[in-house]
Amino acid sequence: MQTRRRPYHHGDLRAALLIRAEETLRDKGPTALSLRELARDLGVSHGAPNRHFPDKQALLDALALIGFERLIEISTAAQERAGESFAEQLDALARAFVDFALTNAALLDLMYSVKHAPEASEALRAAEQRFGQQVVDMIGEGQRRGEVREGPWQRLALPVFTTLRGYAGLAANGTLPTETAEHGLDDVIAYILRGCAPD
Amino acid sequence: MQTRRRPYHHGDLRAALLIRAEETLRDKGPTALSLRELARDLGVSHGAPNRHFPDKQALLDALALIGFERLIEISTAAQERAGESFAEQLDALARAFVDFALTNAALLDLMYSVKHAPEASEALRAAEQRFGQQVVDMIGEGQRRGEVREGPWQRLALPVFTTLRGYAGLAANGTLPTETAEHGLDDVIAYILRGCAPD
DNA sequence: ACCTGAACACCGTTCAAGT
DNA sequence: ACCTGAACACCGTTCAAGT
Repeated sequence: MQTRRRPYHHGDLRAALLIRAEETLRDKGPTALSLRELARDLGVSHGAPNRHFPDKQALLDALALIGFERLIEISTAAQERAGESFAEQLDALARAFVDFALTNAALLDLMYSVKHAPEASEALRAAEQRFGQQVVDMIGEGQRRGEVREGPWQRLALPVFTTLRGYAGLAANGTLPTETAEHGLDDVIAYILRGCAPD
Repeated sequence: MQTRRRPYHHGDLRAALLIRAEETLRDKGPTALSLRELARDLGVSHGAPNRHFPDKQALLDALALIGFERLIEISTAAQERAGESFAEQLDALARAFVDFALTNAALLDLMYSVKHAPEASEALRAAEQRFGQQVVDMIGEGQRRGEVREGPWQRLALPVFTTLRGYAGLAANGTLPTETAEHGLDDVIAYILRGCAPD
């Protein structure tokens, strides 16, 4: 790709590591992800990554953070494109989430893995919350429009988020029987709407 | 623990490996799981595990299978203990699932990991389906009792399962804000009931 | 049938030394 | 400030050889 001789400094090794890491995560799975191979691919010594990530877990955390940021970006864009009704907003969010899950299956796994759960970086937890907040906001707006049942936001946002997250996870690992995957998401959206409908 | 000198044959090395593997999975996480350390812990040579599991992934698959079997056992028992109404059956299943998730967080992660998704063993996929079937059966029975809306079973079972799976996952990785975790499951159950209620 | 132990090709992490 | 390269203590997997 790069014809110029690589200089002593890579330029932006940190970013390059993350990009390459995500590629191998997608193509060969999390088990195949190795710092040494990453370094080899980028034509850099095996010790170099340690300058940018104190250990492998730090790279995985950074990868997960990127995942959340992309997910937020994609779903926000989808919701802005969609109509204002709660049904349309939910539809947009759900499809964006599942799209993301299908094209970033291994990354999604990483994002919600227990591995970095207890001591995850502040930034990672914040990004996770920010995506959750998107659901909370959607519910709140739906209530204001009278399209969603009354009650504390979070106590409805949690079940809704839970359903979306569950379906995205199932879609990602491909365990859905093909027939049900067909209209699966439509059914899930309809069911969420019922769960949210005013009495 | 064992005062008798260990004989040449371990006796049941396969079972011992799985038990020990689950312990370290629970205590030290999936990253810390190594065949060589397992062998060391059991006082056996590092090559011995390979007689029982062709590779590490095979051990992980076997572990996931055990997880599904235990989950099915626990939730079946809970449902048998519970009352016959759909609400009671759902409550029992949901609480059993979340209990399992909380006490087997890393194992649950493994069970639904994308890692062994495409080429998982037949037994593993079967166990996964068997647990899903439990939800399908519950919905079917609820319909027969007139407590669940009409319609094809799976098209309602999928959203319901999705919600349970999503909540179990969130509970397992501990990302639920503590206040919402408090009444979270109650809210989720109520929401599922609304999603299933006849018109 | 089941296990040992050496061998091989990998890892992650550390750290002096180089630029 | 950023990277190299040797060193260390680990891996998983294979395979002849032992019991």
